[in-house]
Amino acid sequence: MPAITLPDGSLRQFPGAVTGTDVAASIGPGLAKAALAMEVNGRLKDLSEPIAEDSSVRFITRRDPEALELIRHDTAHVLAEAVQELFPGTQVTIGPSIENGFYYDFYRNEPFATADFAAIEAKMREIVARGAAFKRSVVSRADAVALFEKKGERFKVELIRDLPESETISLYSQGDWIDLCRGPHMRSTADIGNAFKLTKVAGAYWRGKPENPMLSRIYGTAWRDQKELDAHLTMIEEAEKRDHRRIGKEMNLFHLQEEATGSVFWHPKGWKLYRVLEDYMRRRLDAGEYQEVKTPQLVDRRLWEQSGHWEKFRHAMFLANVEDKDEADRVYALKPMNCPCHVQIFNQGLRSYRELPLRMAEFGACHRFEPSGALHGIMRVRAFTQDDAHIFCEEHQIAAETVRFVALLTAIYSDLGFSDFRVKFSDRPEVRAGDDATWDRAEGALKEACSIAGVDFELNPGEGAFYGPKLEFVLRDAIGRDWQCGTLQVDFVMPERLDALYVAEDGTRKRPVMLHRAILGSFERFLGILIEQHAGRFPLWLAPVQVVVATIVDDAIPHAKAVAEALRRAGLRVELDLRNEKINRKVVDHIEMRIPVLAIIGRREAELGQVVLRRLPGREQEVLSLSDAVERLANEAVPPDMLPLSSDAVAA
RNA sequence: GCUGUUGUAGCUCAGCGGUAGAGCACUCCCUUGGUAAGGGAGAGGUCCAGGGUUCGAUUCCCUGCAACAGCACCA
Repeated sequence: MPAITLPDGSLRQFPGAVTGTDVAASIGPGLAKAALAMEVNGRLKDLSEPIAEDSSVRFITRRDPEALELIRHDTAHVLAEAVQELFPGTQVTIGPSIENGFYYDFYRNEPFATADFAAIEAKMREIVARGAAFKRSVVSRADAVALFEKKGERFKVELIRDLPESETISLYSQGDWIDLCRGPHMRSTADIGNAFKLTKVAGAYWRGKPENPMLSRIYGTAWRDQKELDAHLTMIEEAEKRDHRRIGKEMNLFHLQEEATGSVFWHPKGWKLYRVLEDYMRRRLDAGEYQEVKTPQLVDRRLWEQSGHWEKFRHAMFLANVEDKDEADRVYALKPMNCPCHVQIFNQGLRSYRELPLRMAEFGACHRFEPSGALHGIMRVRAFTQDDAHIFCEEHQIAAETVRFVALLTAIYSDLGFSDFRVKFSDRPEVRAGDDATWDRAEGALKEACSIAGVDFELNPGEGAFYGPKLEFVLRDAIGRDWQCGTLQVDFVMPERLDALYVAEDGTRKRPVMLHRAILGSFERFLGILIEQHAGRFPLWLAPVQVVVATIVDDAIPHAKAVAEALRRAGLRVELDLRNEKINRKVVDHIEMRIPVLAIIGRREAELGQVVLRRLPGREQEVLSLSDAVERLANEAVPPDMLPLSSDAVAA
């Protein structure tokens, strides 16, 4: 006698176990037609699943967010069926729904090519049109293994064997095709619709392990209807226009070339942008009571052995030596990070607890031999500059320093246009330094600090640094990829290894705790994200060229030069466009170059000593006297941390 | 690093077993034009590198390098 509670609070009684289909039908033909699946006591289920006990039930229709996930998962099944029909001998593995779509991993001697997509998609549409019902069945482990062994699906067999004993093993069939799957699914393949598209093919290791065979992964995107699919495809196209690699070229910011794989050649405008950001960061750190230092690029391997980096990361370090006979055995490493060097500075002289917390900052140029496949534009490179700092403090200061750090990071991200970011808490990895008790303390301290700072994080198990747990501050690029930018790491290990000590209040020698922290992460990565975030159209204070002064006729050249000079004297970054081109053309060119302000000088302005200001890419403009124009732009170009009434400035 | 794709003018790309083409950019000339591309002429390429097949290779094959997509990695 199950009683079914519906989302509106209404109650329905049934004489015996009922399926979702029955319940929907009892409510009305509209719902019976629209319901794709249901949520029973908070868990998504097939409509055909019987409900025997009192439950609260919510039906999932195409309008619900859950529908997208169902559509995508079902589409993955259809993809697998299509592939096996078209390419006999292909083995199936797994095919989950993901953000915006789905993928399916296949094992086949020959990988798929995008050229195969048309045929596969056609077959998929055929399967959708057939509209075979998804049928669930529960089988014993032995039967499941036997079934997939018979079909030669060795990956499925492995999956089944590795399922925990408690797990019910369910199979889903659509027509003749059958797959191991937890479900749920919609009613039939017809519910998928036609708004899907295969997007790319790539390799992926079976179960993510490089020692396993490489599978061929087909990615696709799937939506409720064609309109959503089109919107998504348009969005992707738009996002590609914001790609920092493309904008870097278009705005002439930087380039990369073979002879310096993974290192950036900064062009004048890109370097200007870099320096504006660096200057801003330096002011922020000064205000935050950090002490800036500079440490060596080349450091003897002994120091890296002592810190533990040699053992764990030597394969990713650039090594250097010299031909000199006496020095031939000596190996230097280009520093892959700054912490051991900062400890060397800390270790000079005798430190007192009175000096703590001691915040040591460096814009540290680091080199890491990143795997070739990891390189990505300027976001993942082999030569980069961290906005690094190490806070040497006592254990009881961790929480206060974390609060302080999070406040600084939040203010900076907000100034740079990122009001939204995610935080991940990465705890102890399998391979690590330090004993479990130390890790317990470090993780506990960081978690407590988070709760005091009001930081909501998602847990990222096993992803901490080898010396301590870390917070990762994650930003998303134009294409939807996540990048770790800021980080805060609690480290009890490095001070021990590098023998850092201070004299405590009671006169004894103690080990400081080290907090490793970065806000941008690296200038290179952050600038890449920044470019994408603003699509190259930076706020005035950041723009590498803030104003272009453009003439309409040659008679206006002297006044244009005077205007440019006046703006420059007011600290603005100005370029002159005196070309023999029509003003229409100049407007277009500077819109393309993403110049924020165009100052237009014609004969009239030259005669009256005025300036026409036009904010690109807009069409509105205003006529101002030269002094008004200078004053206005100079005020607008003040960096946010230097605004007289900024609340941050007061707080700092 | 692994799987796949790609590499032709400064940029975006077309092309092809018989030593190269477009648009934009560049240079020069005409034009001085008032707010989203004025007109004309010219110059510019060891077709990523090295090997192989071939009478002949930018084109086909192999190797390397780099980039791109994904996976793995990320102190």
